[in-house]
Formats: sequence, C-alpha cells, structure tokens
Amino acid sequence: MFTPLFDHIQKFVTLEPSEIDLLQSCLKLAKIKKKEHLLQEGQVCNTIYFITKGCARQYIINSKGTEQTLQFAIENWWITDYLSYHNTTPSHFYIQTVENCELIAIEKNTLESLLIEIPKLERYFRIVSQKSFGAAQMRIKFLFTMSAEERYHHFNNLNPDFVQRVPQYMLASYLDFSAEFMSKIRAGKV
Amino acid sequence: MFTPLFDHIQKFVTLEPSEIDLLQSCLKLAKIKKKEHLLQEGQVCNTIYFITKGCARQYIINSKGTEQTLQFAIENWWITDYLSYHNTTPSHFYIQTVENCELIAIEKNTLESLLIEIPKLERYFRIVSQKSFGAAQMRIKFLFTMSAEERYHHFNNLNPDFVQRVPQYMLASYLDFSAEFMSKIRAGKV
DNA sequence: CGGTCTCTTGACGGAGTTCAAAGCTAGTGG
DNA sequence: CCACTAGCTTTGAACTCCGTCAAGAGACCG
Repeated sequence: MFTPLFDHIQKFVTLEPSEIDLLQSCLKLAKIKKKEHLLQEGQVCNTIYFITKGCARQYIINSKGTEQTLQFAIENWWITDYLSYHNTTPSHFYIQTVENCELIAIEKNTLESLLIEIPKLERYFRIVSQKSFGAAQMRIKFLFTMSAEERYHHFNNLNPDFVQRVPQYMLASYLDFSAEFMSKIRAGKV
Repeated sequence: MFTPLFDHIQKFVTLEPSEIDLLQSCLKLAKIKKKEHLLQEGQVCNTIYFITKGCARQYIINSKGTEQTLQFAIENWWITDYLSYHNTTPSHFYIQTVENCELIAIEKNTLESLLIEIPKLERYFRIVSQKSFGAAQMRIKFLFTMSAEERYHHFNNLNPDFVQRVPQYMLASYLDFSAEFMSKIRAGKV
C-alpha cells in the first residue's frame, strides 16, 4: 500500500530494510473524497502529501472570485506549499483533491524526525525538489512563449490521458486562459 | 572570499570546521565580466553557480527573436538549470551575467563528491531548492492574478534597490510585458 | 427525473502588442 | 576629456488576442 512511495524513493536512493521499516511505521495512508481541501488559504501548511492514487491541485481565488489552478499533482507526485511550510507563514493557496484520492500525508514533526533518522531522505527530497523547481521554470517558459492555443495543444500532446481526468475549466485556468476561450479552441473557432 | 556562501549555508545547517576546510578546498571563485554567458541554450548544464557579487539572469529567446528573462539571481542566490543538470539533457535556457560578477562555480562531479563527504549539504540544498520552488509558485501566482501595471508596482515595492541594477527591457520581459509598455507605465500614460 | 455543475456560442470591449521613428545615455577609443 | 556610436528608452497609432458577459445547452449525480 505504500509501495508507490517506496518505488519512487528507490529511483533516487537505496534504503536499507531497516530504514524501510522505520519509514513504513511512520506513514499513514488516507482516503480523501473528491473536492475536499487539504489546505485552505490563510492556514499554515505543516503537511506534505504524496499522491498514490487520484489527482489533487493547488489553486487560488483571484480578485474576480474565479479559481485559478497553479498546479496539478497525480500519482507519484508530492504536493504542498513549501513557503508556508518552511517559514510557518499563512499560505496563499488552497490544495484540494480533484478526484477521490489515496495519499500519504506526512506531518512536519514526523518528517523532520525521519530526515534525521534516515539522512538518505534528505538526498531524495533534494533531488525531487530540484526537479520540481526545474519543471516550474519550464512552466514559466511555456506561459511566456506560447499563445493560448499553443499552450493547449502542447499540454494535450504531453498529457493526452490526463486531460480527460479534470474539468476543462480547471485546465483552462492552469493554462492561463478563460474556460470560454478553451471551448473555442476545442471547436476550432479561433 | 567564500564567506558569503559559508554564511548562507550556516543559516540552514551547522558545519564542522573540518567540513568547512574540505568544502573550501573544493571551491573556486571566478570573476566574470558583464554580459558573458555561463550557459548556452542546447548545452548540457553541469555546473551550479552561487553569486557572491553582481547579478546574473536566466533567459530564453522567443519565436520573435526577443530575449525574455525567466529569472534573476543576485548575491547569495544559486542559479543553474536543474532539469538539464539532473537529466543530462540540452538546456532550454541561457544563463548570462548582467553585471560584472564574482561567483562560485561548482562542477557536477565536485558537487556529487561533496554531497557524499558532507551529507549536511544534502539538507542545505534540499531546503534551498524547496524554498526556490515555493518562490516559483508565488511567481506564477503573481503572473496569473496581477495586471502588467500591478506586477510592475509590486516588484518595485519589493525590490526598490534592485530595479536600478538591470536594464528596463530585461525587467519588462521578466514581468511579462513589452519594453514599450513598461515605458508607458513609468510615464503614467496608462 | 430535477437541479446544479459544466460546456458552448456570439457580440463587444479592452489590456497590452507591434511597428516605426526619434530622443537619450553611457561606454569607448582617439 | 570630448565625440561617436551602439544600446536603451520613449511616444503614438493601429491592431489583436483574449476576456467578459449573457444566455442557452448538456451532463451528471442524488
């Protein structure tokens, strides 16, 4: 039941059986229904989440009252607000499940102990977060250089299966255009 | 001469004197003139840079042939292309000095050895890159929710001293609008 | 089924781009 | 130390991509 996480970790570091046992004893699997919140804006984030099944997203509510999705997380992705987590400051974001999810939630206290007991995890999270940062840079590049239509087609090509899983208005906001415009792109009326 | 880096590291982890000696023996300070490139698009990135003096930026050239700055790095910031670095793939970015710089360049080989010799550095880089990732998320939030004029004023308020240091067209592209439009914002003609 | 989300369509408007030309500034070499 | 030049900034007019609004059509879930 924790195997997706162990598999993911073993891609980057090799844990001893004893370390796996220790880690396992600290983990809890949670089943969360669709549309539930893992984090609310204004709340201090002190948990990190690893999705083993389903899909979650990080979003904000803009000045017009519309939700805008900043990030999706699917199987084998971590999701949290690292700024709020590290600085113990109120979060600017909501984190919400998009589908019924199974996920591993690790509290800050637990994680801090684990990182001390199993220093290899420092390496694991270092590599994972450097890659995430790299991916965020690429995301900004695409937002900068592509038109709305190009972003849509590009995303569709890279994630043909994922597109089915989320409502179109969420994807539209992730790609930074309106749901109406997305509809026109899909209809070829643009 | 390496003190800015040691100071920065000691904010997050405490190194033993022997570790400091080892680290020091592996570092080289480089003086780089303004407008020189540390990384070219298409090249595999196998160096990370810590700025001790000056300013550098990561940028791309868009389809119209215009440079667009994705990130600035000033004193006490790391800059590199982590995706190219980790995957050994050609970079999508240029990295270039904006001012005359003094920086510490660490090759991938050297860094990998250092991380093994001084495991605390794993922790240091984990924390730094998680914070960077958090900052990238905030950047995307601002790009999504603010108008061009709001982004300009917001950036000016947060970095009043920095704005003087870079040409306006670089800052305009970083904030994702044209140099001409920036000029109009500054003149209050918008 | 009934109501609430979600998606579509068209008309209109506006924030920001593009282009071209002129004005300014700073660095460089004589 | 001045003059020249290349790079940077400003300005205005025309244009365009995409947002907003409003209304209707589906689709899904209880």
